[in-house]
Amino acid sequence: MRRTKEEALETRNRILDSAERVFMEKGVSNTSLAQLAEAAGVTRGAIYWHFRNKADLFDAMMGRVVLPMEEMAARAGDDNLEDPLAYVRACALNVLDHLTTNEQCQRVFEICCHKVEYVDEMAQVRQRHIEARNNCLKYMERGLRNAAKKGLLAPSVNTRLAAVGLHALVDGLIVNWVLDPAYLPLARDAKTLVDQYLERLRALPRKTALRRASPASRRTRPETRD
Amino acid sequence: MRRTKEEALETRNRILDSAERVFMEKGVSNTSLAQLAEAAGVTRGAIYWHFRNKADLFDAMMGRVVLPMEEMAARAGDDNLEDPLAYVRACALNVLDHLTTNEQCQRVFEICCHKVEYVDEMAQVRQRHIEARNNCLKYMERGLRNAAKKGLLAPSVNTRLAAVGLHALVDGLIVNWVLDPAYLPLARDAKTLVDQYLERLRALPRKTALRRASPASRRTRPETRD
DNA sequence: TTACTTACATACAATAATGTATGTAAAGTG
DNA sequence: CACTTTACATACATTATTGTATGTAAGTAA
Repeated sequence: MRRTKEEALETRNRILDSAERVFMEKGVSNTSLAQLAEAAGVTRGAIYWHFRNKADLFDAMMGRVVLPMEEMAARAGDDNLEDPLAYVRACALNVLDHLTTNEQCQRVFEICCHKVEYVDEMAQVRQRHIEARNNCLKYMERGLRNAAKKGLLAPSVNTRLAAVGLHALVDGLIVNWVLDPAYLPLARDAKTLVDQYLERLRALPRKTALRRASPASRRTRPETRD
Repeated sequence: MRRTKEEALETRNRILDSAERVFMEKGVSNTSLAQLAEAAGVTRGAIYWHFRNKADLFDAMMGRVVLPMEEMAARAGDDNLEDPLAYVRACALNVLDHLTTNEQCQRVFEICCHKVEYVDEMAQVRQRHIEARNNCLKYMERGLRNAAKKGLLAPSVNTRLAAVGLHALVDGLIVNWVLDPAYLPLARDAKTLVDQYLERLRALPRKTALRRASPASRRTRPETRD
């Protein structure tokens, strides 16, 4: 019966995998550890071995998805990027693209947006959420400040507000899309929405345009589907 | 012991009032009807008299705050508005202003954003949430279309995407601000953020400017704090 | 005044979830 | 090969919650 170390890791991942599905279906509070165990084909004993409690399990489940994103965001604050504005844009688009193409990402975002209550033991999770967001904002703003130094932004741009606005826009799109994907064809319109926002921030005499086709010109061809 | 009709209505409102506070503190799932009753100074019997169950109570609690907002949003689609764009702007700003000044609004938004799980009995509440949002979007888009007809918008503007973007921006600001008001001084910056977004949509030859000070000119004085 | 209904309070029955404690067989270690 | 530890499974005790059923005093209508 005793498993080898890698088998144990598989068990742990199986628990997290099925937790995603059960949480998605029944919500975190209304899911008992017994239900999680049954869905994963183990007993509660296995869960208590790998995790201290449900909040700890939830935290691990979130980490698998958000830690890579946090790493990506962190690099937006790198002072040596050639085109910081393009990287900020890539961050926003990558998150939205990943959301529309990766089912695990969809499940986890849906859970943390609409299937969990940030109270009691989850309060620490909430705090981590806040800190991750603040870090993300910090990096985005730093990226925008670096872009401003390179003359990529209009001089009147308040980088803090610009970062907050971009973040709120992306966050709002995520929350509403996971609530109901009929909300908008996100895979199709994400680029347009983000580019429209960023276009405002750009320096008017377009010295350094994005490498991709200009979103401004794309807006004049509303039939474009890509 | 038997109460008169208006006393009964007071009881009902007392239950909803204290539900706001208890839900806020402990989350909806982790709050028992016994705790709600105790907080309201009644027994569970009283709650079961006024509401079918916890979901029904939650729905009533939400309605007190969101129904007036839905009415306001509905008028943005009025085809006879003199300045539809100004009304759309006012809707966005009113919601954010109400949020920053009204504690009940803060509690209820915080609950429906981070202290409830939209599953099981709450699934119907989720559906109402989706429909309300879709209606809001519909009205906003209609308002923008009316603005476009009056030549208030740049001709290249896709009204659907513009409405979605504005809604996502405002929604993202709300969700993140209730999560942690240190996120940004929303009372101060709401106008700037919304106006920056709307400014993009405006027709370039500014025939009909907003009655308020032009946000574009404010952006050129970055030190302004109001 | 009678009769009915309202607006609750109280009591009951059944279930379910949590954490822990203990059991156990096999994997790892020297 | 003996010993320890790991990776779980099983069993237990406690406590909380839900819906309903029933009780009741006072309001309300005729």
